[in-house]
Amino acid sequence: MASKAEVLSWTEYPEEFSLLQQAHTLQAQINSKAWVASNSLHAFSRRDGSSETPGLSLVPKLPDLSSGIPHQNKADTGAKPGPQRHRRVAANARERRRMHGLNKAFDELRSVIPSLENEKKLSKYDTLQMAQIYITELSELLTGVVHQDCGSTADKVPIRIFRIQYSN
DNA sequence: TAGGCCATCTGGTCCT
DNA sequence: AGGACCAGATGGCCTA
Repeated sequence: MASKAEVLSWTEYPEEFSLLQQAHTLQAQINSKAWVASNSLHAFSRRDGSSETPGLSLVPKLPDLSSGIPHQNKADTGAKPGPQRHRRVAANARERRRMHGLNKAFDELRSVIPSLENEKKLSKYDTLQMAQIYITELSELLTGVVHQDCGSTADKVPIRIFRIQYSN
């Protein structure tokens, strides 16, 4: 049975304590159903607040590929002749696409993790940690539902938050 | 201005 | 052989 102790012992590093605190806020949101309101794409915004649509935050800062010249990075080992250079450029494009896919997945994950309005967009690391915490909390909740379902106090369990989410 | 976070490039390795 | 995946390096942007 996933216990509170398990959640509390999850963090190995002191600096992650703030995350833990967020997690408790998160749990409070779950219990108060308040998270439903913030559970959407608009719940997070770019740090600069300039991106109105989360998806658009994925728009890459494009290097000047029109000239076939990669943006200046590292030691410029890219000074290769024709075919090799072309393959490198193609590989770069694939890698960019891959990373965009990964970032899209992160955004989708963020969108289902409850967060406070006006809160800074979660970093990738924080997103993973919060997702882990969230899943643990939901599992506990589910365990509670199952247990209490056998009793007569099932209506005290916030089943509604699941119904609300499913109906979205 | 330092530090955090991120996007991108790059070369290496693994897989199909 | 070519694509996917990965990790290191680098530079830009933002915030405290």
